[in-house]
Amino acid sequence: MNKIRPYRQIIECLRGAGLRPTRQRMALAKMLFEGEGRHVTAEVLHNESISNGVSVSLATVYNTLNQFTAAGLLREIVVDGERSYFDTTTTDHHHFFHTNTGELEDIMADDVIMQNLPVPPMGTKITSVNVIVRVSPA
Amino acid sequence: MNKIRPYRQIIECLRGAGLRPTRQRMALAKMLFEGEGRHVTAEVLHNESISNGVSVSLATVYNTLNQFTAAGLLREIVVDGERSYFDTTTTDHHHFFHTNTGELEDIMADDVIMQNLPVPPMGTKITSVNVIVRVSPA
DNA sequence: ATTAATGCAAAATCTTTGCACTTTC
DNA sequence: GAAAGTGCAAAGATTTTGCATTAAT
Repeated sequence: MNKIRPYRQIIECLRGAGLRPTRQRMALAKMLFEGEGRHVTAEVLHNESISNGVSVSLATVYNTLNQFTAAGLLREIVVDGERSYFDTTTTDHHHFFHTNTGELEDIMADDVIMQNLPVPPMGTKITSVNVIVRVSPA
Repeated sequence: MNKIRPYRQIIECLRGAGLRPTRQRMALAKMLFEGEGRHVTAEVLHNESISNGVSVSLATVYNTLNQFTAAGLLREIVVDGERSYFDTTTTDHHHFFHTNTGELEDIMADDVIMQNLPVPPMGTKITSVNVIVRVSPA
């Protein structure tokens, strides 16, 4: 339903974060944002990039993912200590984690989960709330 | 309020998991279960052990934590990709994560959060639900 | 031309493993 | 004494970093 994020917007956002729209960044951005709700690891994105004939080093993929995250284009999701996932959906939502395949899947915001937030400890404020629902084959 | 977990029970549980109650395991168990609701990393537990004059290698601490987790004495909590936390409370509950200090804190079960679970994807069943509420100094 | 980004390999972390030695049963 | 556990160091895995080269403004 949603339109894919237009290039212009990506370039804007990169510029806003002080990042030049280089060939590699634009190529990675294209792969990331042409679809919707992608959940990628650095390795997956690197492989995809190579497959598409775009030569990028793994280090650059890591750097780029971190820069995109800092710029607000991506959100980092921690599910297991093994690897970092980056989610192209940056609005509030939660995840199913398929423990057998290692895949992440969005939980639609409509499947309301959070009813009342807990009171944060004295002297602290809530930064974010993360819900991971682990699922396995029935 | 709760009584600390008696040694007998630990030994039983270890035996049940086919683990011999060795000096190192008992020492680590003592440190872990004498208090309540501890959240330790391997490194913290290792340091604590050394401080208490119990010589244990870091590798053994890792192995022991994993074995205890497999035996159901501990629960592993994933908050950031940097390190693994092990929680001595194995009943269902969720956590505050102090992003500045790296500390984990239990959210009392009474601060009800989950009202209705989302429907798991076709062909899958829910294994566990994990809520991490990140907090930082106000 | 200036300034920043890239790539590679090396470093840094955290965690696991292999193997000789020690402890438990 | 047989079987399992421990310790150390080395290996693994993921992510970051340093520096020379390349590309962007």
